[in-house]
Amino acid sequence: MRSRLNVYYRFAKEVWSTIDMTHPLLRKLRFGARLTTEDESVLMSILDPARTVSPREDVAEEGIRPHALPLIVEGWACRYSTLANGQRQIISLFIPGDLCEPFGMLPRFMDHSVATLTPVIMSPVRVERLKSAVTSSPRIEEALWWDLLVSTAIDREHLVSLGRRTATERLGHLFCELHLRLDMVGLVDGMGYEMPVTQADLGDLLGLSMVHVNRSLQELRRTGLMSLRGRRLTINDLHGLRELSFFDEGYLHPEGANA
Amino acid sequence: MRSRLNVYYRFAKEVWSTIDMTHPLLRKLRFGARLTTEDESVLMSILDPARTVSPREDVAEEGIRPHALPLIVEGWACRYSTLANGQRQIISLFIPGDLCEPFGMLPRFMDHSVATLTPVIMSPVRVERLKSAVTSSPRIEEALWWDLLVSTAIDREHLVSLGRRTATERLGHLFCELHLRLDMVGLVDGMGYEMPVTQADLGDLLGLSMVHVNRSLQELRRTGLMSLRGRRLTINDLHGLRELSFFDEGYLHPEGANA
DNA sequence: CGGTTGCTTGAGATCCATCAATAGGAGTGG
DNA sequence: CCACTCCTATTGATGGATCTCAAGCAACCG
Repeated sequence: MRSRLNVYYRFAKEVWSTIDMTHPLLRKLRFGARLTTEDESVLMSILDPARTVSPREDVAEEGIRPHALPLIVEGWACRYSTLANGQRQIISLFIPGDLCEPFGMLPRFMDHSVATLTPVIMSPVRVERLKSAVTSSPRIEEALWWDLLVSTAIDREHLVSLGRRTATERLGHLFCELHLRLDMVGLVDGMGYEMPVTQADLGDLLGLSMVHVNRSLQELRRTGLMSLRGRRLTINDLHGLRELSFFDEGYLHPEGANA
Repeated sequence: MRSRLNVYYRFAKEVWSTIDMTHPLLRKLRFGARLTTEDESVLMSILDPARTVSPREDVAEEGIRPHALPLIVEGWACRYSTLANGQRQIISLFIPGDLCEPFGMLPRFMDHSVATLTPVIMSPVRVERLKSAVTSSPRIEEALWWDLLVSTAIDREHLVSLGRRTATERLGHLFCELHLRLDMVGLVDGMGYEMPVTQADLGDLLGLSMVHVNRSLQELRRTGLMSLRGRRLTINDLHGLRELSFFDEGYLHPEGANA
């Protein structure tokens, strides 16, 4: 069954109509700019060889000097930070196609850490190569700025959730957002998707205790709008879930940066 | 009395030793790159004429198509977002020297709003001019990427506060951060500074109710580490306040991006 | 099988929100 | 100079959302 989000198919439909092995980075960036075939092969050529990382492993630790941006090809990862009292806060969630650091700004040392949540296949991208790709094509530049725009907007909306949404609203909002993001890279089937994040990690992501995550998920299940069973998330009423959690897709800028 | 944060004086001390009318943007960017006199006049030349904005006025409303980045010269402003149920969350706080949007990524429409908190003098910067300044000098490019790095790190640390810090910790952390940021642009005298944000706005910033902000401020006052009276914030024990609120200055990258 | 990891449930405590009222201070007009 | 208003800060009382502690259960895996 095809997803209903036809608005996103503008640039990508000719590819999506067949089985598609396109790299998730390209899938996503096609929403940000009208990449040519040439642009896409440039982007593919600058990736370092993919490597596999086990679940719950640090990809970049706080304090180190990073040399390349981790790009997720398969699996889920996160950016997190740990307080002096041991509490962990997950700042961003990364899915296939995501660059784990903003392109163009590698600091002298990491002020946070990046870790995998599931088994992950990732290709590091060296900054110099990314920057030369940017200068080689205005469409690549546009696409990468769009990606940066969207990922900062995602973080901001996350901040709004922590500040002003209740536990069930936070969960509902997260699942609405993931529905769109995963759909962009072809990982939604029907109205559901694989959601391999544990309840403890959801707690660290949403600023809640694991116990409360569990109870709030039960409450969401009781509303009938959605349910999370095992690693499978099912949305029964997308519109209702969006209303419940004050979700407005605008911040994901599906129209492209300068469209 | 000079501030104690001598680490920051590396690039700027020749200027700070005299009364200094330097534009706050330059003051701040000097921490990010070794700007030449030429670079600084390029930066000054791309600013549109300054204009005055009243307190509590929107500078850029959600939904509009922005054409220039607001740059704060004097006064305080914020980025905020409003939920469908009317709740407001302040996402970022802007002080003199701050660009209210990341350089390089102007979207088709604003997914949030920018508003003043006090009377503000601001100079809009048009994106084309900023981009041409970036290509004209690698030091300007470095400085602006550093600024973007720092401002996203500030937002992330804010997110950590909302997720994992208690009310008093959030307030303490905010005041430690502001102490550093204001010091960079010369707005700290002794161990205190002017802090014109109302308690209601602090609530919207930190995800708390106004009442609880008030009580938590009283608790901080009782600790003796700091106090907020009128519009004046006084820090009596910076080290203690940092410990209390798990503040680690690393995320503000005072060493520059590529130092 | 025993160990591990993730999920679930109950009970009690805590942090923080809400509601409601009061007080102070700055500006304004008479 | 006073009366008035608005905005901000303060205080008390109560309830609710969420946390912590603690225990049990289910699935998986070597």
